[in-house]
Amino acid sequence: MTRKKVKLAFIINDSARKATFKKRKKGLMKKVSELSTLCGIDACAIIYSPYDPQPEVWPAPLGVQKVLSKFRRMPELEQSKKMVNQESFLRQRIQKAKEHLTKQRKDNREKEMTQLMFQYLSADKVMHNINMVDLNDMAWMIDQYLKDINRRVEVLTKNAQGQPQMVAPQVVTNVVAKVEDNNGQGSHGHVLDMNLDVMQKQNWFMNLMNNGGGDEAPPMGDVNHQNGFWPSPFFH
Amino acid sequence: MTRKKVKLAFIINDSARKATFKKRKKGLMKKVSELSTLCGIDACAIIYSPYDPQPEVWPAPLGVQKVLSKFRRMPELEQSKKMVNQESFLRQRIQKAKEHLTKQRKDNREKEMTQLMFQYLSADKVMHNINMVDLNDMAWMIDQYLKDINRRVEVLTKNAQGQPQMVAPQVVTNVVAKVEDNNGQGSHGHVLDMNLDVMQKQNWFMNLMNNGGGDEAPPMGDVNHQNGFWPSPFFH
DNA sequence: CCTGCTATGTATAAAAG
DNA sequence: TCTTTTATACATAGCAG
Repeated sequence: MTRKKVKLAFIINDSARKATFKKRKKGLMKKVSELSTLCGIDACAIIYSPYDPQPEVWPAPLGVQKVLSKFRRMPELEQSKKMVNQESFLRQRIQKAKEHLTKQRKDNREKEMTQLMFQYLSADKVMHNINMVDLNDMAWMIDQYLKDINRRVEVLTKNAQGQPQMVAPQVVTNVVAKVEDNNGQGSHGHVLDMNLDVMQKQNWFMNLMNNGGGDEAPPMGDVNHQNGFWPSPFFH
Repeated sequence: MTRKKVKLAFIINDSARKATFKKRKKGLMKKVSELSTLCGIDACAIIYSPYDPQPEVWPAPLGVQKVLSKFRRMPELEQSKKMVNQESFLRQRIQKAKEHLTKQRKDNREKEMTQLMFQYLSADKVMHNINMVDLNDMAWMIDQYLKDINRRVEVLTKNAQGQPQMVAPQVVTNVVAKVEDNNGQGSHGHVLDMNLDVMQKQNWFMNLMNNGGGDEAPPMGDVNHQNGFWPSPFFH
């Protein structure tokens, strides 16, 4: 039931290695044949193993010979061009893994913020002890949500403009900055305070969110945060 | 979003073919490298295409040369032994597809019978117009279910034998044979009748069921069907 | 054309038999 | 050990930008 992610290293256990070899060899041969059929190209695969006295090849040996003769006809130097060698291949995979990690962190951060936001919305009283970084990130995310809502309202309004007297409600909100001090003994006001200076320093999260639903630049220097009101998206 | 099962034939559309080629080439190279790493064996893949001036290979060209020299060292005749050629490969895949079809038919038949059986069990009155083949198949399936139940009862009884006075209930049933004539004007009794002779001729379904939960031979000539009682599975 | 996303199909590790 | 089954991870077709 494939519980491990397969650690891409030599399989120590003999029987497991053999089992894996047989399965993967079969799968690989199938892939080669499919690629050849689907795209009408020449390809071959040759696999040596201690389990078979002769190498397994695809396609028929004559086809392999044909491909090989083409290959050997090339000068050594030419062969190195445009080829995927082990080192560059590994480099690519490492790079991809790093990108994946970054993306995961973004997703995680976004989920954390969403959860925090709903915790806040459902709390009877104001939540203390939210650190400034979280507060900033969450505020920016709320910004994005609100902008999205206004955008949708605008679209709906335009679609319904044939109907006179229709006035789209405008979503505005009031995200005011006031950050409590560390021991929670500060202000107990029920309004979230935000410190613009700190926020401007926190561009990490903004970068994070750029991939998500947002389609605009991060709110660096966006003065809307200061008065807490968004300008109407209408009539722009 | 991958809605079609990919019909394993040359892709006519040029751009689609190229896109598929690029994706699958990458996937294939990854598979080759994984196989080589996981199982510690020598393998190579060479792919020609109109998109790349040079063939794509894995691993580095020197590694390919190494594998190729091994390969060319073999006599032509030896090369043909143990190898997967295109024809045998296709044969294998056709055979596998046929087996899959047969298995699907078995599963479908079993589901039909189960549904029919529960329809019967939940009907207020006896159901007419069940044809003889269905009736036989269903009766045999019921047999299998009952045998399975008895087997489980036996296991439970053995597990509980430390407790004196414990008597396992024995599941018996009464599947008596009486098949209505085609126009449904025959007997209206509430007991399923079975014709042993006909049943013995219907070994198709028995073959079907042998792969499923059954672990015994088909009930060919099993006289238990005549009196409708199973001998106790205990003390065997 | 390429890049990225997501739903779906395929490959396969592990567990059962 | 091999085969079959099952659940999970991976590959990728089609689409959108």
